[in-house]
Amino acid sequence: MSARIQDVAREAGVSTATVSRALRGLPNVSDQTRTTVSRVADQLGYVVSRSASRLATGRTLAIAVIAPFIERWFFAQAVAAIEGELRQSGLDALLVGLAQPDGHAREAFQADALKGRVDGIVVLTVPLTGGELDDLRGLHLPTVFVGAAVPGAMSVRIDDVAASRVATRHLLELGHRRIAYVGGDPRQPLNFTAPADRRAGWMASLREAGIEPDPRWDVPGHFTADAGARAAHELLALPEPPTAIFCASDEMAFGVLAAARERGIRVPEQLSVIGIDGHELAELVGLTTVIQPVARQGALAARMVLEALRDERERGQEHVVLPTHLAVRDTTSVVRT
Amino acid sequence: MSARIQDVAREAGVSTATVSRALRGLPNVSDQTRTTVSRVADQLGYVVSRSASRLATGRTLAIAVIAPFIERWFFAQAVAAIEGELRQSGLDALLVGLAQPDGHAREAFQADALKGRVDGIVVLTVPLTGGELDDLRGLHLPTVFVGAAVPGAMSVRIDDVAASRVATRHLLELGHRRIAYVGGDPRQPLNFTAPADRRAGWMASLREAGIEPDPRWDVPGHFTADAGARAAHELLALPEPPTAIFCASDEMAFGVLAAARERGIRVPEQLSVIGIDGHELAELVGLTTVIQPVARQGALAARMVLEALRDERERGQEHVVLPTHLAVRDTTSVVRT
DNA sequence: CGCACATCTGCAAGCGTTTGCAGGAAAGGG
DNA sequence: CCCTTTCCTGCAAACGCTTGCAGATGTGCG
Repeated sequence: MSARIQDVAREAGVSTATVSRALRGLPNVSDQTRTTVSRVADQLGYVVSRSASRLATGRTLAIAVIAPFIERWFFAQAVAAIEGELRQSGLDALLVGLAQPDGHAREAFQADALKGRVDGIVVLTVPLTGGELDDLRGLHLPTVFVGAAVPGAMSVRIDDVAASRVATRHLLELGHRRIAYVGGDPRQPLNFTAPADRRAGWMASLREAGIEPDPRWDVPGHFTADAGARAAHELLALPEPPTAIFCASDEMAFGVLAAARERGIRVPEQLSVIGIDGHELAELVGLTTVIQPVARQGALAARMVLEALRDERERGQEHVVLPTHLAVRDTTSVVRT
Repeated sequence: MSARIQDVAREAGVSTATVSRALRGLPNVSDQTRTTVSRVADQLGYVVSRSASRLATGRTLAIAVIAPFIERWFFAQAVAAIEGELRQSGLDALLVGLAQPDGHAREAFQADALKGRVDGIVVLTVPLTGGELDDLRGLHLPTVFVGAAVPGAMSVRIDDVAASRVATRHLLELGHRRIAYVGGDPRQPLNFTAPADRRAGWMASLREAGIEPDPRWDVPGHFTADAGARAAHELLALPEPPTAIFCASDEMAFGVLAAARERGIRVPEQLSVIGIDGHELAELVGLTTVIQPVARQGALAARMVLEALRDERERGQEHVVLPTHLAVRDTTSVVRT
């Protein structure tokens, strides 16, 4: 049906070996031969069979992108950036989502399933169990983690503790003392440290300011707007509600804003709200937030894998930390007295 | 390094052919042999080489998912659903994004690049040119389009005209007469008809109500919140601004809401806003919208490809139209007089 | 003019599966 | 007890490309 390398070889009057070399730009092919071959290949609409060339070389030219969810903002941004980067280098992005149909739990991650199917791996903020992590290492593929520093592998992330401190201190400087934290689910296995780190930053900043955080100010938000709203309702129903809520993601902050509106609580007059992420909509709704470069993290991760693939020798142990910055907008203000 | 079928065969004392058959659950393998083989395979950590099996069978067990963007809400939802569906059937999702680095234009779509690399294709709302479409057909792979009915291929979508009419009529019933439309970029090639259809529904409904739509009420919004906000500013600066704005996507509606707030225009008292999509945040901010089942469209598209792969014979011409429904919330109200 | 050397090309052996065909064993029928 | 069938299993030829090795051709130098 489709042209094979044989056809091109015959038509061009050379051997398949020469066609292969010519088309891939290998040295030791005369210019003339090369042009003839390319012309013929074009003419015949020849495209090398990825399967065959994979089998022959052992390289798959594909990278697995593992994410707990794909539909959520952070992951969609990152995946898009990774895909773009890989495409530019002619590699395929093999998407591996871990979400269960029920949307809550995640599937066990089967490292085996990737065996021989990809040349490298990008892991997006997946809380992997120790066993899964070991299996992953057992693959001996260049792997970079986004959103957490995993020993023995490359990583690119932000400094979650620092980002969290920036947010918390911003609120403190505005005079807030009752500052709540809406974060992830504390029951999740914690190889991925973002939620924990962000909580830690919040706690540390409060304590430095001489405030002992009330346990009731620490509410899970599951990183969704919905859960963020529920968390806010819980907080705002407290006898002595917080004057400020710090959310570990913008999506949760949106939920908090909605809950506040629903309860007739004005932001920022009666309640300050701050997030982390830099969601597009954050700017639109005037949400104060700590912006992190999500697409850049993704793109960089992809590039690091590609790099490692190139220099097989120095399979880097690189750990990159990208900067964040505070964007003060309209949802935070001086505490009312 | 990794175990091959040979190793399993030797260890189990059978031929590679038997191993292959046993592991794939083919008939004509004794139960005993099958269990032995599986045990040995497990023991050795054997995983079939996808590359080899692709080459031998000609099936890639992969489906291409083509999308103009991946990071935008609609596409992220759809991609996630598709990926989940494919994974369940053991197929890979090969992500093909068409966004340029600049984020604006899109790359030309190279159907050739998919030749021999996938068994089927899902195309998400990509405005393909005629040539691209022909190339795609030339691949002779089961293809399903999401978001548009393309002759000669399967499709799953909503009735955009109807959805748009529902939205527009909702506004008309509330007494609005000056109803603006914020939609896509009219310069885009229009094989994908959603923006055009939605505009058409708006126009038709207005005309039925005896209103001739002012051309200035028809503003491009590029399906982003940002552009939506710009569009709103433009509309609200008109000498006789609209009393209602109908946005072809929720994200654009978010932009409109932000613009209104910025200008001190209260919603819904002074301006009604309605969208299309059913974005999670729409519910939170109380945006009235026409909800479409995005994940279901994606999942269904995936299933249709899988189905077509199974029954090679009746490569369906199925065109599925999924229902939408109006969710009246807090951004639309009776027009002020 | 002969030889070493560089440059280009072809041969053929893989890469790890799948699968049509055929052979052997076991089971069932007459 | 022999002959069909049926059930399992193995042989070996694909699948389409890559690549080490060797041969052929051409160039430069002594």
